[in-house]
Amino acid sequence: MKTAIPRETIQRLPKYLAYLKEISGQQIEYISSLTIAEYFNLTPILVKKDLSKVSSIVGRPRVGFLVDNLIKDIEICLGYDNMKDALLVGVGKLGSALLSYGGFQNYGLNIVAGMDSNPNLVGTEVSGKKIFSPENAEALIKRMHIKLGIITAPAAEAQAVCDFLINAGMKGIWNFTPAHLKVPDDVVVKNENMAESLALLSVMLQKR
Amino acid sequence: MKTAIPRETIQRLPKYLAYLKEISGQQIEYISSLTIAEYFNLTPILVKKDLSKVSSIVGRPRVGFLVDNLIKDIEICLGYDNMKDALLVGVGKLGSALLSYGGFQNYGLNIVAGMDSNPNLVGTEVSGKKIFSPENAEALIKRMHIKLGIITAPAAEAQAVCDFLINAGMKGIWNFTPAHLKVPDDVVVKNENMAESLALLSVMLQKR
DNA sequence: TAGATTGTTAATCGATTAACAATC
DNA sequence: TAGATTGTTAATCGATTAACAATC
Repeated sequence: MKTAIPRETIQRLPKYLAYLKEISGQQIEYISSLTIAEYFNLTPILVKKDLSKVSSIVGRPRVGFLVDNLIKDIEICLGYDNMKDALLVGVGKLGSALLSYGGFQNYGLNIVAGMDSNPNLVGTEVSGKKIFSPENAEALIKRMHIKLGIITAPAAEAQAVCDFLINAGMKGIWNFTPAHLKVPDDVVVKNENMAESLALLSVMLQKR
Repeated sequence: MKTAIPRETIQRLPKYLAYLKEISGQQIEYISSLTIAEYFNLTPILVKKDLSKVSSIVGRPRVGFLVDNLIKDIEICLGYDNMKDALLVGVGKLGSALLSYGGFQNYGLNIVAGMDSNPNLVGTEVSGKKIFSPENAEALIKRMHIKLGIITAPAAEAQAVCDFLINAGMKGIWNFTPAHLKVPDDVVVKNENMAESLALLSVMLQKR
C-alpha cells in the first residue's frame, strides 16, 4: 500500500472486494485486472492502477494477482481488518433497519447499541442491541471509547445529536439525515445523502 | 440552464436547494454565492460556477441571486418539478422505512406502491401504500408507465428483481443492495452503496 | 462614485487514459 | 520463444481555482 490513495479509488475498492470474495469462494486462485474491469464495465487500465496502489505484493505478469492476497490487501487498506465500534442514534424505522442489518460486520463495523430519547424505547432491544438513554449512552461512549456515531434521528435534531456525540468524544459521524452538520476540524462527517443520489438518478433519467 | 452540467455540480445542487428553501422561509430575498459557500465550507468560486450553470436569470452584481428564482431553477434542473412515480421492491425493514419516508415528495419522487413475493405481505399496506404481488405489480408498472424501480430486496435476489423490473418496462433502478447489477445500455442504475460510504469514512478515520 | 458581486476566460490540479518496456 | 499481463512514465481530460473586466 502506497500513500495518498485517491478518493475515487477508495470508493471502488469495496466493489472489487465483494467480487474477489465471491470468486475466492469459487476456488479461483488468480485474477487479472482485465477480468475485474470487464465485470464492472470499467477500463482495464483504471483497475490496474487501482490495484497497484493497494497491492502489497506484485502481480504476476501473464497470470495476475493472487485473489486471497488481494482481498487481504484491500481489507487492510480500508481498515476492515480492525473492527470499529459505533453507536446509532435515533431508533426509528431506518435506525431499526440499520441495527438489524448484519452485513456491516464484513465492513469492519460493529454497531454496539442504539440510543433514543424516547423513554418507551429506552431499555428495549432491537435485534439484540440495547437502546440506551442519552445519559447512559454518554457513559457507554466514554467507557468503550466509541469513536463513530450513526445519526438516524429526525433532521431537526441532527445537529444537537451531533454536538452531543462529539462532546462525548466521537471523531466520526455517519449522517443519514438530510441536515447539514457543522463539526470541528478534527471530526469527520460522511453524509449518506439520498437527495444527492436521487438528483443524479433524476438527471440521468431526464436525459433519455 | 446550459448543457452538460458536471456530475459533481449536480450532487451539490440538492444541498444548495435545501439551504435556499430554509432561508426563503426566513423572508430573505437575495443570496450571494459567497454566503452559500461559507455555509457549506466551499470556495466561493465553486458555488458561483455551479450557480451560473443552473441559473436561467443573471445574478445581480453586488446583490446576488433572487432566492425564489434560484430555487425554481435548481428544481427544474434536477427534474423535481415533474413528479416521477416509482415502485419499491422488497418490503423488509429498509423497504418499509423508505415507503414511510415522506420526504421524497420534495425531490419529485412518488413511491406509488410496494411489491413483495411474500404472500403474507401481499395485500397489506405500509404507511398507506399497497403491497402488490409480482404479477399484479407487473400490470401496475405497465398501466401507470412506472419507469423507476427501488430495490430493497435481499442481495441474492437483486439481479432477478432488476431483470423483472426492466422486462416490465422500467428505465431507472435505485439499488439499495450491495449486489452488482447488470443492465442493458438504456437503463440507468444508481447504487446506494453503504459499503462505499463506509469505506471512505473508515479511511478518513484511519488517517488521524 | 466606490465597491461588492457577477460572468467569463485562463491556469492549475488531479484522475483517467494511453503508451511502452519489463517479465513470467 | 511468444504473448499476456504487469508496473510506470507520459498525455489527455475535466473539474476546481485564479484572475479580471463588467455592472448595479
